[in-house]
Amino acid sequence: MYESMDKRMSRSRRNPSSDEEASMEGNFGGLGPLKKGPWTSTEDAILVEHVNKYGEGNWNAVQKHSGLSRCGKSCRLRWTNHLRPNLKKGTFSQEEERRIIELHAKMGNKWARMAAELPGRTDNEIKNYWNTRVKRLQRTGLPVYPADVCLQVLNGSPESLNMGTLDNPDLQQRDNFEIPAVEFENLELNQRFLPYTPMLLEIPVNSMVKIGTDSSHSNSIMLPTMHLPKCLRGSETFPYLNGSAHTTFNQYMDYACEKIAEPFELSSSHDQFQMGVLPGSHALLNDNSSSSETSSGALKLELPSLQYSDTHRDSWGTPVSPLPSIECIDTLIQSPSTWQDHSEICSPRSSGLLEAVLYESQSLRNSKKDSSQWTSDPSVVPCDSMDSFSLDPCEKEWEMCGDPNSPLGHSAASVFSEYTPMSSRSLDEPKSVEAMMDWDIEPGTVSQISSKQVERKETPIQMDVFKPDASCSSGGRVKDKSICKDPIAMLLGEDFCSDY
DNA sequence: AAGTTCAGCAACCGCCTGATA
DNA sequence: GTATCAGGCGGTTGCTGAACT
Repeated sequence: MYESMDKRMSRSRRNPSSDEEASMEGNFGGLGPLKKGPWTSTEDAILVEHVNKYGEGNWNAVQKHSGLSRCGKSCRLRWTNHLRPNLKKGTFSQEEERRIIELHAKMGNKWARMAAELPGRTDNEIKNYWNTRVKRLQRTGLPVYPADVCLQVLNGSPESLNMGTLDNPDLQQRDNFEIPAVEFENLELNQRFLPYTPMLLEIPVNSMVKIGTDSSHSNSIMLPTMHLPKCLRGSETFPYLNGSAHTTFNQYMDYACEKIAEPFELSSSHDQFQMGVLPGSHALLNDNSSSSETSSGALKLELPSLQYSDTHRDSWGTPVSPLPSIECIDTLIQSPSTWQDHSEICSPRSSGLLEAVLYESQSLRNSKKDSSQWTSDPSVVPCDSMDSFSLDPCEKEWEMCGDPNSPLGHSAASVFSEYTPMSSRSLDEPKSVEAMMDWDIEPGTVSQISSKQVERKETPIQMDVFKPDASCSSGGRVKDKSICKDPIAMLLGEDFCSDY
């Protein structure tokens, strides 16, 4: 379980050669400049002796008393991180990892406080672990927090209550989430175009957050937001899966890839999909796995990690896949039951983005059916109706009325961005929905929708999804929107769509 | 086999805070 | 009230070994 001490000691930096050590020790006496860099065993011994003699604290006195050419800070750090007794060394146990995730969800980057909750662990260790973990998850597109942890923290589970107050400011903010009333002032207008919007708006915010939790009964499965196959292929363990859950996940993966590939006449090969062979999908091609940016995103259960704003902001400069975003697939995967049972779509148990999207799609379809002015010819309707329904009229009407707000933007999109602080800094999440719906919303729309984000950061928000090439027609693939048709159908496949 | 990338880690840096003179 | 200092904390850097190409 623990990394062997041999391995640690073999690291030359931590254990300088005897020559190095000799030269370093020549720096003793406190007369020369303070030494920096790795500690030698001799220095360690001196420090330990000093602490045993004088106790902890008064670190600047170490230099005086022992002649160690180290600043007080360095001594304190060395002691607290490496020399003090009862330190646990080695890799974190699963229990510890779990605890760290919980604590971070609750506290944010309060490493020292987290360390206080983890006996034998130092803040530096925890910080390093977290940063490494976050990097890894980011790279694979996985959410930082498992869903159940989010729920636990947001809902205030007994455990998290025992941990004290919720100190993660972002989380607090989101816990008190409210959609500014001003964003609904033109709701009436919007309803003319999207009569289902109110229903969408009624979806409890919590259930948005709970995507993938309520319906993913097993092991709080949170799925990759991109590069799924690589996640699975790779040697990295999938942190939220084990045992049978993994099998189940693979089944979902197969199904998801099939469903993604079908409209594009692709095989369901994970590799093919991952490698970006999707015709015209330059976004996927560009989205190489080394990119830490989440280039697109539906709702991800990423709670505050305070280190991403800049990097994720960059992600807006990247092309957006013309395909339904992989996150959307994630969402679907996360709610496998909804694939099987339409009756559950609107059930409380499986509420969330999927339901919102499905509901929208369903409403669209119902509207299509009810509307006599729309042809029943499936080869014509979906795309055209989408265009006429959501693009031109809305766009024109919004322009005319000076109301740039997207109906959807009021609801899901804003909720998403509100609830996904880490990547929401980049406003990733909403775009997948709009992208799925193949909406062409003006850039101004977004800035108004996301007024909170705009206030939060001064950097102009760029949302590529609203760029001409960010919709279904991006990447030179298509102005031919017949390929896009109904995005939900595209996403789920006609089999499923015909059922609902 | 060589080069590149990645993961993990120790240590440093700068800022902040609280105590004390 | 303020200047100084010690300590704490979070962010970042840089190094190493391992894994990968």
